[in-house]
Amino acid sequence: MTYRIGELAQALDCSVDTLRFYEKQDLLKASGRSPNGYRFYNDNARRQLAFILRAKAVGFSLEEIRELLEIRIHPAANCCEDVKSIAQRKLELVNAKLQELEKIRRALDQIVDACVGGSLPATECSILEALELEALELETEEPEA
Amino acid sequence: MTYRIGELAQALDCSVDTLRFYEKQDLLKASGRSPNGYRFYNDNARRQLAFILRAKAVGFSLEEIRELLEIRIHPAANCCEDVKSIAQRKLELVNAKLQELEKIRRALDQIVDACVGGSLPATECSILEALELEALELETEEPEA
DNA sequence: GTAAACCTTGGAGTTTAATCTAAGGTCAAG
DNA sequence: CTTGACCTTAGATTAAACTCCAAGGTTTAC
Ligand SMILES: [Zn+2]
Ligand SMILES: [Zn+2]
Ligand SMILES: [Zn+2]
Ligand SMILES: [Zn+2]
Repeated sequence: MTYRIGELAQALDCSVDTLRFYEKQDLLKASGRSPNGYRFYNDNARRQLAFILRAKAVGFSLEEIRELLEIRIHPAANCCEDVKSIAQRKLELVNAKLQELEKIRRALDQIVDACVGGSLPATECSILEALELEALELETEEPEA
Repeated sequence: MTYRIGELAQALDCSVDTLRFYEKQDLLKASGRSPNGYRFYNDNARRQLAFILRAKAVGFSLEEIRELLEIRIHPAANCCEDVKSIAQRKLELVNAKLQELEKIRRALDQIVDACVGGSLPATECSILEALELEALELETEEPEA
């Protein structure tokens, strides 16, 4: 498949301005130009854009995303020094984000549950209190997994 | 515990300017003022700030964080209409973020693994390719869980 | 052949989230 | 009783990430 800029923007729900901006920022270059000068994009570019948008949605800056995209294993070369340590640092960052999100998810879960059945004590009412409660439960209900 | 603005900022690794800015944005008010006019914060405020910083780190805007903080169950009142639907929408958002992050984590995992043992085919080299590969594996290795 | 709907560039403007500056008050140490 | 490290306010400035605009070229549709 190939897309013109507007088609790709529509397909992945962003603006054409954003695509031109990402090009300037060296995040996503067009796969080529048509004879008339229009940019075109292939499925590879589409996947890259999808990745950029996902990474952005979970709190990576464009600079960090650029770093993620630069992580490449080159089987012959000396990738294990540089690439692996960068990938590992990013992996730690991602794992930390996953843990924070898990906490927020469990707190929201509790709030939604409480709104249905009233299983939370009546005095607990905010997301902060749900987080506190959850922390207590993790401490007392699972003394040692 | 109570903290002056500088102490709280140092404890949670942000700037005093950020704390004053969050106050203006109605995200975090000081627990009170000392006779000399200085702000002070208690552990409750500290927890709220910790939540704000965590939520920010996983890609919530300050506006979204304000909405998260406003989610409150009031056991007597009509919370199940408004609160529950807001909490559910946020929960869906959080789950979506979790899925994106999981994908990125698995791709980074594969890259780190490949850098150690060379378990990835030598032609696979970028985070995008790791994502592709992972998608294929999920399709073929688990035809029906 | 001309209007509508695309696309091009360069550059200006906006929003979000801080971050900094200026002018000054508070307080403990020496 | 002054120096230094805090704190106060209001307002200006910055950086990141878009978003919009002007002036114009290209394609399809009637
Ligand atoms: Zn309810
Ligand atoms: Zn309440
Ligand atoms: Zn390697
Ligand atoms: Zn390669």
